[in-house]
Amino acid sequence: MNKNLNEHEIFRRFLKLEGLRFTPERAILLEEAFSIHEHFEAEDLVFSIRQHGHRVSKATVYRTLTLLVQCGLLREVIFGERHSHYEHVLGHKHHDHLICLKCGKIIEFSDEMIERLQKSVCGQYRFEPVRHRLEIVGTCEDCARHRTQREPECGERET
Amino acid sequence: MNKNLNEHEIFRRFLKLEGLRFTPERAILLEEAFSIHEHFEAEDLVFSIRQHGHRVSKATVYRTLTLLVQCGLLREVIFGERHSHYEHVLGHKHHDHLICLKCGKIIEFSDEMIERLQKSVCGQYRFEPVRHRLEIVGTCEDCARHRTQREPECGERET
DNA sequence: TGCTTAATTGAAACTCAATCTCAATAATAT
DNA sequence: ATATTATTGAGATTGAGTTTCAATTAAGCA
Repeated sequence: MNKNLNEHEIFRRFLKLEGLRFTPERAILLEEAFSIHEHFEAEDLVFSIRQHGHRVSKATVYRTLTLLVQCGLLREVIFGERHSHYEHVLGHKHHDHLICLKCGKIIEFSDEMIERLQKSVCGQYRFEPVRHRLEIVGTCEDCARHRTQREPECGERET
Repeated sequence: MNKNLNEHEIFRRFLKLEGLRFTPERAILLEEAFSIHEHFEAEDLVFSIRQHGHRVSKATVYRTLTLLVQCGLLREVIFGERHSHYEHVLGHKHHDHLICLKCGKIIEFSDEMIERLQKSVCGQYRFEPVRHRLEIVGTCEDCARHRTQREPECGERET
């Protein structure tokens, strides 16, 4: 819970550096964004803010998410859908995602060797990497198993 | 130019298999999609169809792009923007992308070892991969060089 | 060749995330 | 306390992509 101090600090420092202001709305958003511990979307945030009895406009939510990404507290991860998904950066080492097409499950993994090879590719092209994203889409173990055991029902969904 | 025969064949075969029809509109779209040799967006396609004196509705363009992806002729590559980009699959081995933030340049690369490590990660999680996408975003050689030579102009952004 | 049937098309309406506008408000430096 | 300037929210707007539905047409078959 007191890790919050860090995010708070980082955000305030960033804002000051950019000549921006620390407003109550930004405080609420910071708090909410870091009380969700999975991937989340802008609309999730709007919803959970409401649930906690606060109210921040959609415009401000989007504007603030941009700032939180800029200052490195959040990372934008796009899973093929047409809207953004976010995840925490602070205290989480970089990782990539396996995304199941059937059930939507997201498995995080990190592989030191892949990271190193990416750096080496960048070196070859004298490319200065800022961020990267590796997504592998397919079928997770559970869904693959179910498929061989019974015919998938029409219109079936799992979670 | 006669590689066209292949795409044509593959598409027709796919359509028949699915009980779908080969219409003039789909023929036009197939032709146009394969006469663009870089990454393209749906709107690029609409535009180049017009330029060639044809006319296909937006709805049909989107519907057909979906089919071309389904039958494996096109791959959807999303570069952080909120709309899709496509590229040819036939005759191009799988590759990934370095994307320059400054100038938008896209460098294609392929790395056998990274591919192999990805398979191994999938193996660890008993995950059946269908497709994957690796994007590295950063600064290309040219843009990095320019940056050290002159002051960034007003309105230019850094990170 | 013509008939039948179900897929296809296009125009326009719609969706939905995200952005923009602008007048009213309020956080900071002095 | 005041002046300055960033910020907010409501609502309008954008723009990619999808849906609807009546009219059209491809393709298998007689």
